[in-house]
Amino acid sequence: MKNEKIEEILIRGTEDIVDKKHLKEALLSGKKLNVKLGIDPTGPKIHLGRATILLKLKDFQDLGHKITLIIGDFTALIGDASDKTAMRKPLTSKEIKENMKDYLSQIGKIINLKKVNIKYNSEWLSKLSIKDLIEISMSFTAQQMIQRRNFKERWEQGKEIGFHELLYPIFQGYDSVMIKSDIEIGGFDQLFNLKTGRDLQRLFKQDPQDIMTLKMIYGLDGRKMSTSWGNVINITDEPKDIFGKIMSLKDELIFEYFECCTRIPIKEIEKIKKTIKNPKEAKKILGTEIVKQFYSLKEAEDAQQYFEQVHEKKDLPKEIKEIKIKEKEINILDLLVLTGLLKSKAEAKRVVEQGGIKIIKGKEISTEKDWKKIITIEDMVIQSGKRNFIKIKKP
RNA sequence: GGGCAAGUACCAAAGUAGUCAAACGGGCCUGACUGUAAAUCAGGUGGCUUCGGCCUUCGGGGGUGCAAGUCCCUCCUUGCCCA
Repeated sequence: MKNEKIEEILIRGTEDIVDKKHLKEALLSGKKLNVKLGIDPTGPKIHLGRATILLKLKDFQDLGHKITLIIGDFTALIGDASDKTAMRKPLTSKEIKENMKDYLSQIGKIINLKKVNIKYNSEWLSKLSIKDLIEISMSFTAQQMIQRRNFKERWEQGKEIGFHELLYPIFQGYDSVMIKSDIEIGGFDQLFNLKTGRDLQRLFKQDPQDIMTLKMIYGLDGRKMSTSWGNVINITDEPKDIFGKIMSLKDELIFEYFECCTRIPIKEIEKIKKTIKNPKEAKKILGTEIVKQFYSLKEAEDAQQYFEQVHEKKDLPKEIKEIKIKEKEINILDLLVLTGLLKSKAEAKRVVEQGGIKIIKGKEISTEKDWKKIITIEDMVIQSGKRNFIKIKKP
């Protein structure tokens, strides 16, 4: 059983492992490993792509290994260049603090923070002397640092590469030395930085850490996951939004998501793949599972129920927010803004003209297209678009 | 230190005096269709309005002019090049 889990930890969602044989042996030996993850305290929201790494960390935690989170408060002054093609703005320490508060509560949705060792790398990096830095950097060459893909690109395009940026991998690697990590995990683009950790540990006469990079998962529409594309699921999204977004996932990506973003056993996933004909059903399982991971089974089931009710049956959801209106009669535009369904009267006018407003009184449903209409307030439900509802009550 | 560019709506990016509330694209919203909040197609996307219009917006401030993203001055910010 345990061996099976070890086998799975090595293959599930992984892109690259160095040194795979060594890591497998270490895991089988029963020794408690010190598993490192560097957190860059820049983005305030954790999305599903980032969560795959946390899930992997949880796997290690479940096997009884020790997790060390390194919060890169010092390295944030530099900004990691791995996923960037341009130089990054450094963060202020105030920004870092604010980001981290939020970060940890999000991380806590996935891994057990009580069992995690949290370190800020300013603890040792701020004490590093110039002499130390010179000694450490002697074991690297400028060519080595520049050859990594995105620096190379920038170099060739004549774009700026900050001198300090070249130091980033060294600092990240030094973190590994300081905590004597046995293994470090990272995203697919972290390979270079993680390898530097191995080099430095050798320099400091430690056993080099094994490294594991994870597959990149694509955004909902199949493009690269990016907040500005709007194809991202944040783990703090509302359950019904997570579920809904999964339902809109490109079909080709369903099983990648199963592999990387859930911990449904591989065998079971294979079974789902074989038995389920309609991709929609597979997505429902996926959506429920993902919501469950970040919330609870109950909330996951509710989210699914909501989806089926509203989008499949085109019915009203079970629970609708209620609002009391004092006026006896009111213009429809004012009503829409008052209830908070729409932000401005101009927007309300547009949506009304486009046929996006439905008024539901019992079984009677009417689409209201006249924006000058005066509505008599009585108990009813107003629907704006496909999925916004509000219940109107007389006082 | 010297030279040169650029800062436009949620993002990105056109526009170099009137026809600019500002092209195209992304995002977002609405509709049709659909297994789906997919794809595709169509429309929309500053605010207020007595639906005639009115008001605010193109880095900040100041000017010219009947009229300014559009010209001038100044400040701020960012990027590139030379030293």
